[in-house]
Amino acid sequence: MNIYEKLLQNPLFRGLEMPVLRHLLEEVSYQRKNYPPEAFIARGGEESAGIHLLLSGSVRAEMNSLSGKVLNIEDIEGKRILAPAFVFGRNNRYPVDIIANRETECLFLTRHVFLRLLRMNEMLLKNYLDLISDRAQFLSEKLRFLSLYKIRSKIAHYLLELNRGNGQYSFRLPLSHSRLAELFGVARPSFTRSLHELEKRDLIRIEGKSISILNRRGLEKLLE
Amino acid sequence: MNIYEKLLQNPLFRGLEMPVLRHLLEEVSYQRKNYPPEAFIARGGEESAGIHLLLSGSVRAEMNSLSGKVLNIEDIEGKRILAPAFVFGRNNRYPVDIIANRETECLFLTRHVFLRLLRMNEMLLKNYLDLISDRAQFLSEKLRFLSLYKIRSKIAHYLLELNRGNGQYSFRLPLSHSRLAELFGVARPSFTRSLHELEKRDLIRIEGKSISILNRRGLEKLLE
DNA sequence: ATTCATCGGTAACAAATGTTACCAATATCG
DNA sequence: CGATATTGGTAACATTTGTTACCGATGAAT
Repeated sequence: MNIYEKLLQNPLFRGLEMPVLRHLLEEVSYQRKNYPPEAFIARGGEESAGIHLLLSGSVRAEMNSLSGKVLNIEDIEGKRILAPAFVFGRNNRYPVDIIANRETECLFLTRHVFLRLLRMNEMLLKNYLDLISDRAQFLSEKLRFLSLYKIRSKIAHYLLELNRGNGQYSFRLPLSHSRLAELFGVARPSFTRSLHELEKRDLIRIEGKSISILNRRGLEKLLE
Repeated sequence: MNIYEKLLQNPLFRGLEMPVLRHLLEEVSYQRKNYPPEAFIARGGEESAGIHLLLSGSVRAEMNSLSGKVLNIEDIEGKRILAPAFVFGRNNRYPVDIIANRETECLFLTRHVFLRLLRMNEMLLKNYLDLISDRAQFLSEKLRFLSLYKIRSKIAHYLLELNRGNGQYSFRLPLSHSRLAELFGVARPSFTRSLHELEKRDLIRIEGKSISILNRRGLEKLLE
């Protein structure tokens, strides 16, 4: 797959025709960047110089307190923009570390170039407005999730979400307990404890990394 | 102060000349809306139909869990846009309730009209991009604040912020304990308890609504 | 000044979460 | 295969936060 085909899959370029995209990108300069696993793509506190479009690989965004506590904000995979909402504004610093999970390739556009692109094509602008609105929506959801819920409710929410649109009642956890604990902003043993508490209440069954939902209603009750 | 003068103070219109603004607004239709104290300007979950520009008064944005817990996101005063980051996107629903604190006046623009304005004037567009980036920044900060800190650290952070750029070491709490507790996402007695704990540690002195910082260094230590 | 509502302080207890430590299970890598 | 690192399970205990209840202080309204 060439670079234009990859980019076309990015929601930023949704609705654009290939020749249009090609024309746009030939007008401006951009960089391709490669990162090995665990490399920092951006550090929290650093100024954002532009935007990274993910071409391949996978990254994660996480916050760190000075005392070492980690809060994983999200894992980003597929054709996405990294931290799209921190390019403009009076304080355009990254609020998170962005770290490559594995071998990862990005296309980088400076803020200046990106702004020029937005002015050149109205569809692009509308797509970008939608994107950052979605980000604000995502952050609000995260806020609700992290500060209104107890651990068992967070787990219930997560499991139901993972299983949504899946006919089966059984599925596998895609992350380790440690990672999930970071995602929930809690300590690892606390996570494991709460997970098993759900099993003791007969809401789920745990077999290794595989989870079966036994009582969906009961899980949903925990979200209230 | 007439409506154009009020609007010019809004960061959305920063840098615009009065005749330009007047011309823009004469081109499109808008509504003025008035709200009594405690009226809902928007309800969480509702679709956003457009944007509200605050002309006078004061509002607050808060999240509610079904079980009754309240998380106050922010108080909005002065010439601001309400929930600017939830107008576009695939899911353009308000994540919060927006409630008038007192008699409040807004100017309302439908999404359609607003989008047209953004296309008519480039400065407006740049201002708006800056605005929603700032919002994303704000939400990230909130996320860090709420999920990384213990209550006493939240209080320390809040007091230092309140006192920043203020030569004095003494100032007044602008909100009641209940409101502050909602702002921090904790229970009211827990807030009061933690506040007095800071006094017992000789970091601050409390006299009624007035707070004196006795040991700034010590407070800052709590942020690590 | 009297009444009334809200606010702030606090205690006793319950619940939730964190901390530390240790070991078994499992995965990874040579 | 065996060695090694990572992951998951759990217990004991500490700390933090929530819950409920009560009361005095404060402030606003009449």
